[in-house]
Amino acid sequence: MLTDLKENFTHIFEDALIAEINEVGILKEVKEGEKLIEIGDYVRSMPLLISGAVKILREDDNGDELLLYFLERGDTCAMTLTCCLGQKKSEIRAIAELDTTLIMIPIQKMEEWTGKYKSWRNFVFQSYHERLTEMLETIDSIAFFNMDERLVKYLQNKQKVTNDSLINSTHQEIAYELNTSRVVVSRLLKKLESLGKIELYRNSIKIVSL
Amino acid sequence: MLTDLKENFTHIFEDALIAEINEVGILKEVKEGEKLIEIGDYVRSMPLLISGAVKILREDDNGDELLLYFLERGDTCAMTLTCCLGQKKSEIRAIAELDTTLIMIPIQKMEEWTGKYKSWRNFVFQSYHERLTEMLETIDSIAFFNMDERLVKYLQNKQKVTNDSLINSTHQEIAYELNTSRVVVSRLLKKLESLGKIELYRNSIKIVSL
DNA sequence: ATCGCATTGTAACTTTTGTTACTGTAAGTT
DNA sequence: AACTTACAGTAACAAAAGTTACAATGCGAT
Repeated sequence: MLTDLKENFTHIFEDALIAEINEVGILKEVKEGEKLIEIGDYVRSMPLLISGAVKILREDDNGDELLLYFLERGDTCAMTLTCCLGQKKSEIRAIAELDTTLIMIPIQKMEEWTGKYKSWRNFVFQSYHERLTEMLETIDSIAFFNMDERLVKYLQNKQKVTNDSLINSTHQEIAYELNTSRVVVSRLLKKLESLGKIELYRNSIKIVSL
Repeated sequence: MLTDLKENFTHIFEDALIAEINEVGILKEVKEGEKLIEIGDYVRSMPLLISGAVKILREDDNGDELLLYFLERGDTCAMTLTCCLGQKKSEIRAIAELDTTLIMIPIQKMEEWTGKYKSWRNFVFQSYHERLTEMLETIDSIAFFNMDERLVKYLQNKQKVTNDSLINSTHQEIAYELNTSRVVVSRLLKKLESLGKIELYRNSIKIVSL
């Protein structure tokens, strides 16, 4: 774990903090598709993402979903941060997008470290900023863009996060994450294919040029 | 200013911090409609809201607007917080919704106080949490609700913030904040009126029962 | 009062998105 | 091979939202 930590966080955290994280943090590995947290769960520890990717989803009362953003290497979950401090329930669902490695920090350390380590404070504030910015981008997408543009953004984003131009998703899965219907996604994907921007296969989409 | 501070923040901040705020903070009064910050501006100080209300707006490249949320008494602007720390430009526009009183804190104090005062840290984290929560609610609205429901939420919110069941807005103004067109707003308002939920006047809307 | 302008009401139409229903097809199972 | 099931394609239609155009009205300025 120490190696993971040094590789990913040395430039951010001072040695003393790295040592503390190494002492109290618990290494956790999750497989693609595994659920990390569910809406309504109480949060007991804070994740530091070492490798992989986690998608953060919002759901309404009818069970309609919406993808908010992805967490990647070096990220932490801002929602978790506040939940920890306030003893509040999770407002979101987190699912591993890829096989993912995390270090789980007990929430008691949060308060302690924010007082003790300047680098920790900066990390936490930086995380908040990034998450707020991603939320803003999500708002921009759904408020200012039509579904065809949102779909393109979605595919680009997915490509970036998985680092793979072959996206292994069904149209239905994409529809869930964009909170629309399968038929609409199929329709728009077909249009993108006819423009030569993607190629459609069963259970996967090849991105050619978006 | 000391009086304002004590009235609004004593239960949150310790005396030493109140004293510091009183020393370095600058009292600022803005009239309804006055702009506090524009997209792209650099942020030099952090506002503590003593009274009144401030609306936070997002805008896209075409100049289309969207109301994100309101700041009220005791709030601060989370976007500003991160902007201060990162020396980044503002992603949002802030306009006084009512006549508003603020205390402006120089950004240098931010870093200092987060290390020094536990109550300040808690306040900052609490603010982040509230703002993230409000952003989530905004996302819920635009992702999961139709325009008629969004309009109702908007009116309810406006009533709450201004503490007045008479809303002084034109249909065009509402349309801007919901990022739709005036015709759509007029149509939906008329429907609400025919249901006896509101009464329409020139330049104002009386909320009867929503 | 008359003018001019902002605001509101409304009809007619288009575009976008969502829904229903049905077909075809790939791929695994028996 | 026949069967089953999940996935994808597509047409036809419905609903929601946006657009254009124009009329009516309130209200302040002259």
